Amino acid sequence: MDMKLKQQASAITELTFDLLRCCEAKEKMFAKDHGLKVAEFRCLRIVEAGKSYSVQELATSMHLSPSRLTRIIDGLFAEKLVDRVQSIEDRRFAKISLTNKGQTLVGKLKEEYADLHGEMLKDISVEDRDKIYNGISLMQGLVSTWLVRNA
Amino acid sequence: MDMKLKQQASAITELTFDLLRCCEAKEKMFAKDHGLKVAEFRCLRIVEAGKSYSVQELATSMHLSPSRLTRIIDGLFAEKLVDRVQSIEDRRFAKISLTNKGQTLVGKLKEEYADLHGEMLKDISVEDRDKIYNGISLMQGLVSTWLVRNA
DNA sequence: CAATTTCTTTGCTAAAGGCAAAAATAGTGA
DNA sequence: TCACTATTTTTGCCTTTAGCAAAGAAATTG
Repeated sequence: MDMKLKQQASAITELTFDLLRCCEAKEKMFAKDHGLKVAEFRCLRIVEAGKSYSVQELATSMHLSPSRLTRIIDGLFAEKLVDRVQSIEDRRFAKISLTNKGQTLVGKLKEEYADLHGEMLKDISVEDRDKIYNGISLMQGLVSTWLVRNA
Repeated sequence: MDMKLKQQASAITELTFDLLRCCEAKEKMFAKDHGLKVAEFRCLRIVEAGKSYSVQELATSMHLSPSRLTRIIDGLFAEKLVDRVQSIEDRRFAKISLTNKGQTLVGKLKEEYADLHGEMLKDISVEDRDKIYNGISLMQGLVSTWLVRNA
């Protein structure tokens, strides 16, 4: 058994766990400050202006069930942030897209959420920021691949 | 305005967001596979054998409210995984600690959760694992500090 | 010893999320 | 064509997660 791997895995497990708790708290604060539910913020953050998505696509990329997504979209629709139209090619599909109001909000959201991270990152060196990027990028790839294989 | 910072912040924002979703899915799967609620797993994972904790300590380190913690502990207590005794020095405080059954379970949980990460990390180089560690460590520190200042 | 503070719990409510069945549509084989 | 199957989304119902405000219990302080 690879002792070095075991030790590195333990350390990374611990760190990732802590990072997760902090980032969840951060997301919750941010969503609340913008009058959104966390689920709504998370959903809005992944829809790009001009594109349209099926319920299933959104569910998959958010790692949630389709039924959960229906409810989240209900909320966004009620606030007139997204449109929901039946696909013409296959009328079983919904086509979810941002309204103008939604696009404006999402633009602001992305801008300000990046600013928040900019605030955190502003006092460290460009090199350290790259280290963060590279480390998280590697980790994200691994977890993502693992999930596909084990879900 | 620092263009480089802005760009790095955007990239890190995006990545962190994705990592978060994946890690939540991973935690959910792991907890379910071990017959635990996610909140219970998260709680158990931070209590060390032999130590005792107040409700507030646990709430703070989990970024949750004390009342939420009372409920989580209720569940763990019902399963005889933790003991809950009144502190003798100051009887307002609860002293939460692992039972023998709890210690056994937590040991197994930590072992297997680290193994899961070991599985993910086993095919990359020691250097890349260090990059992950360093990157996440830096990020965790930043988010944690930011939270303290902005909560 | 009354008033205040601190820690935990309780009651209540909202938000997050999934499962199973229903509804609607598309495709397919006889 | 029509019955059957498969797919996509929605609905009903339930569980889990979480916080707030008030109550309860104990300590501290004037």
